[in-house]
Amino acid sequence: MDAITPTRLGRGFYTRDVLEVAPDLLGKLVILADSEGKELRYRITETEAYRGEEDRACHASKGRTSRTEIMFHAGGSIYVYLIYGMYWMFNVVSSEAGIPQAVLIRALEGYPGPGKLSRALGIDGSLYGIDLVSSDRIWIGDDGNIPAYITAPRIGIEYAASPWKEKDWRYLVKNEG
DNA sequence: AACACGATTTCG
DNA sequence: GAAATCGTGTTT
Repeated sequence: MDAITPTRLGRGFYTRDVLEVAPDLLGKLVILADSEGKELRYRITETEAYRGEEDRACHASKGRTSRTEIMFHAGGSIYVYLIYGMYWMFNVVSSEAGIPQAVLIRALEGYPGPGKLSRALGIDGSLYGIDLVSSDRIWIGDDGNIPAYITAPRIGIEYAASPWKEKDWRYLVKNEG
């Protein structure tokens, strides 16, 4: 069994609409080095789409601020923020510049839960704004895995108005999560 | 300067 | 069901 060398996702993958990027990230590999420099790979099994200023569940619906700034840039950068004072949420920016969108990585194979996966991988605020297309610290690879998936409403956004809180913009690999 | 709250997790 | 815990946006 030869191990397949993953190909790094390029700019074009990320600059599409978040409703295409979020499901397409399922099965892809988050690749980074651990504290000893060893390369680690984690397969994405669950994502959620946050789509523009009109999406009341998206942080960018509050407008352009120091926190949401990166979402207004072209896709491919990392958006991370601290929630409840203790958990870092790992997001991937999508779309063209000027259209704020991001994909929340909700689960990796073996690491269900956005807060738990960040803790396991050591993801924190220092990753804010890092470009996944050019960074040598963290990137996303494709090894040809294209899993079947299901959709569902997003979690933890009850505060958002309709129709946004009812959108089926959560994507889960079938038989996982 | 003070306040309210959250794209979660864990414990009781 | 409720606490933990703090950066960010909003109000004073």
